[in-house]
Amino acid sequence: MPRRIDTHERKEQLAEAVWRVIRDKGIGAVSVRTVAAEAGVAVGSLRHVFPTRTELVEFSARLMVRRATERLAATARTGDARRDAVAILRHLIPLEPDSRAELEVNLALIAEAPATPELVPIRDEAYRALLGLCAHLVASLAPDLDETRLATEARRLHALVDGVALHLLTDPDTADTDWAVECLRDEVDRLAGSRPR
Amino acid sequence: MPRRIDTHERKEQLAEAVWRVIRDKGIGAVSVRTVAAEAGVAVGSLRHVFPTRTELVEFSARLMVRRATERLAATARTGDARRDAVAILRHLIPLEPDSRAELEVNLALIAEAPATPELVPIRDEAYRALLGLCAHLVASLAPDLDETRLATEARRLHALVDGVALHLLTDPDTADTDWAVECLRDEVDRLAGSRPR
DNA sequence: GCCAAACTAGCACGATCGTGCTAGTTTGGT
DNA sequence: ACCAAACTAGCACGATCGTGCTAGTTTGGC
Repeated sequence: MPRRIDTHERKEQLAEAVWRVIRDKGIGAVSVRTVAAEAGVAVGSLRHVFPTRTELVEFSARLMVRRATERLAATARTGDARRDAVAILRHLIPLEPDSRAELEVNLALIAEAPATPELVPIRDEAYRALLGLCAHLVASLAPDLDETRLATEARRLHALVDGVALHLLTDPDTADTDWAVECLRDEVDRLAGSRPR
Repeated sequence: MPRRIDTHERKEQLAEAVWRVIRDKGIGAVSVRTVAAEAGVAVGSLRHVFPTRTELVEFSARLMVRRATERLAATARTGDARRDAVAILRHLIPLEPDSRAELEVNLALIAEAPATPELVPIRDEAYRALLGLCAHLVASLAPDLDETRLATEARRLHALVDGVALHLLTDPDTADTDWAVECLRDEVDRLAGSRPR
């Protein structure tokens, strides 16, 4: 048969072009033409891989979730619950370009969900995964909590980390980011410190 | 001269049409045509009031911020710092249709900011106003904090309330909202309880 | 060498977009 | 009564959009 069928590499390359367009011009500028131009390919080539625009956006969203998950899974575990928790939480807020891009894409997708219903299950899946991770962190920090309080604290941590992330993303004073880490470290200490409460 | 120049009422009517379109179809569906149709007027009439699309969106954003500010200012003060703080924070999360719509519009504007730079100062202004409100609440709950800790706690409260709001907005299980209020009440108690820390 | 399948490139169509522009329609002051 | 200003309504233009479609171009198995 013809050339190798390594569509995967091409798909990822196009998805990254989608992210760049979102990052630079906003989600409203994502079209098959702009993405193809950003990726340096013709529209026809793009549409050979992604026949419709929806499939392009959908794959880009899924890949973003997958990348974030992989990055989280790759963070080293030292065994110290507090240190590990802070290390993981640091990966959830936009401190580096890639995590920042991920969050910007995520936000854009949330805002575009009414127009593209296919994105809703992806957003919900990411939401639940992050909540589950927060629950895991809380459980490792304060293992003696009963189930209802664990759920409450997990939701609280989830809200705090997403709020911090959102503010870091749009803060007019982009210079200082220490407060964000400090804020998360305080929460970790609070959870670990008051074991039985 | 001709008819009365009560452009204001018309402008607000059109801005509310913008909000409905954002709410139903997403920010991407906001065009002079869709908004005019939603408001039940002709495109020409809309463009007599808002010559360009940017002015339409800009006014809608500003009006949303103003409405939210008014709603916050209208919350009754009982003198009990904790009770008042919870009452104000309740107005910042999407528990009722109007505050929910405000948040959806706000989120859409954040996502569209790269495409419409005129929205950036509006978003920053709203950000700073909300941060200032949080600082005010923290100061009334824990008046003995030094300045740096007050700033830290204000940012933390700001992040928490925005995170809770974001999650309430997109939570797959829209049924229970009690955890959100409980979460904010816990934070208020924590701030008021550990006065000097 | 060769050919079918994978891939690239691009044209064309209808729809929608923002906006400049002009023509009707109301309406309040005189 | 009347007219100028405020307002309503809509046409037209170029740009961009998603997508159906058809040609070229590569390329691996025979």
